[in-house]
Amino acid sequence: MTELVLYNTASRRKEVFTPLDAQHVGMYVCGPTVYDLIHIGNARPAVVFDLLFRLLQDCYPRVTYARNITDIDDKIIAAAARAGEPIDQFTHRYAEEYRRDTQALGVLEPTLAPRATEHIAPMLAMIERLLQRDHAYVAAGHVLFAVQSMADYGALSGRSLADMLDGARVEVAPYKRYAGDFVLWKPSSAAEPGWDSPWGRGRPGWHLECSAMVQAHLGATIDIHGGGRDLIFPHHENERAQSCCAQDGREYVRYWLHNGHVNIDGEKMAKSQGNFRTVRDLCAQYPGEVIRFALLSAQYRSELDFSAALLEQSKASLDRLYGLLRPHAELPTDPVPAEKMQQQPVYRALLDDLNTPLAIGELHALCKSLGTAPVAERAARVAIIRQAGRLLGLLQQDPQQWFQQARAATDAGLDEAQIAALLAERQQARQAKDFARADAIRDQLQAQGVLLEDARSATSWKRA
RNA sequence: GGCGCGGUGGCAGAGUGGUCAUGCAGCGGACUGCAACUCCGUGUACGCCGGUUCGAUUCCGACCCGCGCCUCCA
Repeated sequence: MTELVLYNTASRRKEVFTPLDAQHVGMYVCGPTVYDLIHIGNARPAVVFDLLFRLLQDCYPRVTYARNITDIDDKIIAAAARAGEPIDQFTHRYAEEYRRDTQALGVLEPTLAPRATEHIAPMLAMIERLLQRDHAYVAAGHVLFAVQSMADYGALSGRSLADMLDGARVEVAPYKRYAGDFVLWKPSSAAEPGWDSPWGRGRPGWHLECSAMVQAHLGATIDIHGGGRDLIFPHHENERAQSCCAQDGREYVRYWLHNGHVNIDGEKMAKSQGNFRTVRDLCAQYPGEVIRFALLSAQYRSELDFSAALLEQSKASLDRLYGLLRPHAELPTDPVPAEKMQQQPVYRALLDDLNTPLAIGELHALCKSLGTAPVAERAARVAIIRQAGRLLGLLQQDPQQWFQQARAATDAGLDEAQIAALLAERQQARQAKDFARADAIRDQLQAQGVLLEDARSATSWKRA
């Protein structure tokens, strides 16, 4: 079988992916903290790891993909209070918004979407184990993880304790034994949500939920753990510390994957900078497939500059691909045998650490070849294109539908019947050689976002 | 201060020690009543300076520039 190669943050190099169990791959990805609509930066890992999920499912008999929902956290508490909404209702509402936005981008439902608040018991159990093993201590109502108790703390992010504290910009809480120690459990006031524990009523620290949920749903050691680059430190470093120490040094994650960030017009995108773009807004302007294409137009580890130009180019590229596919849309397509599929350049590109720009280039080559390929070959190529497109979550629409779908922002209100009527009138004018009238109709339609394409037999149209 | 990443043609973006990325845009042509679509053709691109080499955008070193992380963050 052809090999899947993935860049492992832990080793800082590409490695051949070999799952612990060739029959069953386990993957966990850090999902949303549900307190607001997601922005395009949040969408990137959702799309990137959705692609990996699809690819793994294609390569292995069984894949369990868990993407958590963080539904307890200080930002949530504050936002729910601001909204004047019970926290439980608030988080369910935004979890649903997340589902809606990611679905618009063609993201499949993960196998599991565990919620932090439903895993308090395993979290408490993990704290107990860490205390028993002297990796944690109680101080001022908090339970803290003692990073110095772990020999290779910092290995994932490639830093030493001393280096980290050197540039630390946050003041150290007085109850910490060591500045780098982090919270496993913190006390809640009466007004704050909390759960009873041996250390008093409180709530979990940020990192604990992932460790507990991975163990609960995927076991002690998982194949793949993904998330945004910014999570490498401290989040994933601390997750690893908790899990490894709670299970007596057993490996926690075999392949750590991290996606690069999305910038806006060359600037770092951040809520605090006010330059973030929500997926909801973008979807009002472009089909979800265009946004997905834009997110996949760069390799997932590199930064991606999100801009109007990128969206326009993405749309133009999809128009091109669908345009090439259109004359062959009616061809019957049989499933491509796995062996043949895996030999395709487009597939091999994906196997090489999800090289989506290269895969898209290969898709262009395939689509372009349709016109010149022997007729007997064409259906097979369309099948390959469709199947590769399915992995990428692209090119699954009927081309005609793609070109005629209402573009939310440009929908000038012309419905298909009106367009057909104008087309018929223009056709009559053309037959009467009244080209002035014919062109006037064409201009009128164009002004409303409808472009005409005259072919020998008939005239087709598409929305701009 | 520590750790790390990147600079490719107008733009986006792969890749490679020695003929091609690819897409968008541009230009020329074919097709068309004219367009659009499609097709054909078209660009001395690899930050700078050294080194290795028969040959470097690709390897090595220095330099310049940009960026990220160092306990809110996808």
